[in-house]
Amino acid sequence: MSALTNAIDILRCFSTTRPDLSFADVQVLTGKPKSSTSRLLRSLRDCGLLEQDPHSRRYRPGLLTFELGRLHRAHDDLIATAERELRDVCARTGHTGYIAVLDGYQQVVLRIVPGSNPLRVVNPPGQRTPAIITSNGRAMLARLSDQEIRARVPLDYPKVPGNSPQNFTELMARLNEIRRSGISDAADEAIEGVGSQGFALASGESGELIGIAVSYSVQATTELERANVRRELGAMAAKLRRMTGDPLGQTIEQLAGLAS
Amino acid sequence: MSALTNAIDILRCFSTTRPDLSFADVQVLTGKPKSSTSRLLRSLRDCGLLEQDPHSRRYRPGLLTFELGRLHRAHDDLIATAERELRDVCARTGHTGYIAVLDGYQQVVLRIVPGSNPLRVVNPPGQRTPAIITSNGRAMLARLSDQEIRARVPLDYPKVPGNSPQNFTELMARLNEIRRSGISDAADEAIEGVGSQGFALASGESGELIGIAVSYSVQATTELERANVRRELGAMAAKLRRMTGDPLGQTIEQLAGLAS
DNA sequence: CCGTTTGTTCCATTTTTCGGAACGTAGTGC
DNA sequence: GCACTACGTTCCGAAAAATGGAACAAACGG
Repeated sequence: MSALTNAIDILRCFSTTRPDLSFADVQVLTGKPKSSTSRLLRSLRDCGLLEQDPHSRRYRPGLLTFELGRLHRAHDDLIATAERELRDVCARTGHTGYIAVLDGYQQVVLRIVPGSNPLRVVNPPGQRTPAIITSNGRAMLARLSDQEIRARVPLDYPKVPGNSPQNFTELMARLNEIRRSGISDAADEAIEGVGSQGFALASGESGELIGIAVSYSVQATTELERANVRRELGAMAAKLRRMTGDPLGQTIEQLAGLAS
Repeated sequence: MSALTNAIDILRCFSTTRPDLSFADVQVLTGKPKSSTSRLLRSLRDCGLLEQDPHSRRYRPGLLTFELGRLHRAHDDLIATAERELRDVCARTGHTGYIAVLDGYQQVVLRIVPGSNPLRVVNPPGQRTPAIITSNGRAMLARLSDQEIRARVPLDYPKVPGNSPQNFTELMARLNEIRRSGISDAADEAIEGVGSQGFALASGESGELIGIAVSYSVQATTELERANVRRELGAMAAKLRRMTGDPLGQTIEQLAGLAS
């Protein structure tokens, strides 16, 4: 286990629910001896990857991560294109739009398009959620080969909300349904009372895969309205697939071979 | 030189002007042998700090930096407070506001408040600029002790625009002027035709130091308007200094001792 | 003043890293 | 078809760094 690996393990302890950590927190979360934790935290702080609050002595991601994180946005083409289209749809429907990517079996929110409806934005950019309990998460999974999916989902299937697939078999059934229809949906899963519909978009040339979704309050929308969202998404998906050369039908590995 | 140091050296090669790099770019910029570069890039990619475009094979900051960069924003109190006040001033004056921090002898833009005037935002968040050629950069430097300043400015004084201090003596004269007046200004320095005024704000309890500035087109503003900006900034500075317990008059080292 | 919590430093051992050189692998010109 | 070059990866012994247990230090609480 290299020094870099250990450093990354520390960095991965930080999340939206734990934006800053004390020495002890890090030690518990990583399970490393005190001496190693001490040395690593100092290194990470000295190099700018972490900052330490002089008062509370707690650690948080540093200036360098801020700078690099901004640069990550440059990675555009596919995302920017999708975001433009998503803005149109959100403006028309009033709902909130999300763009996310897959990382392991989790999805990470990259962009948000706030809607005009009074549903609060609940997943800020950077938020991680198990892909199996969101509409665009499942949409992305559905684009992978069955063996890739099996490799990503933890062996002991995680505890999920009632409306989500409760085991691997149910998950695969749901993914196959998505593969047929091209659109994925969810209701009352990650968040009580919130529903969403989404689809996955792959880039023909880069092999990237992103999920695009629109979310809304289940109570505050009618069946008719949700059908309209579905139409909008279908149209957006068709348009984006043409624009990006999405080779629908092939799994992502067949294209690029670069598993994340 | 540890593995982490080398990794950081690679990460620091990325910037707004160079958001992605090829293998060769990295090798030239770091001056390391090919084998080391190869191994390190692979490690960084595997751990998520970098991504590699499957097509162009170029590297860019990865998903992990995006996530951590978002978390850096949580580091708020001082910045959020300042941003709120800055928004008010920008709304009243129509100019663009900046909040930045010092890193070595450079400043890094943290927040931008776009104004209503048609001056384009030229420094996106994450942008690095030598602190000696900006108004808030100099304002922050002026809050350090003379020896700290000397330690930060490179020994061979950098080549700077005509209106900026041309050598260390001129710089110190300018900083002393800022120390007297509390407000710093710049015109036609970092960007042709753009002027700005700013000040530095320190937090009494955390010892943090940030720079706050308002920038405008020199041609499109009158002397009277700039005097108004100065009044606005003076008022904002006074208010913020009360709110944050800024111990004006002391250098930052005397407070916290934590040099970045 | 002693026990606890919290974090740092020491140091011998183990593990990585380092970097020169050899080894692929395309692409390019002739 | 063949040398030539640009670009990158893998190998391997020497050298350097990480590791973690234990001693040490500092702050806190009672």
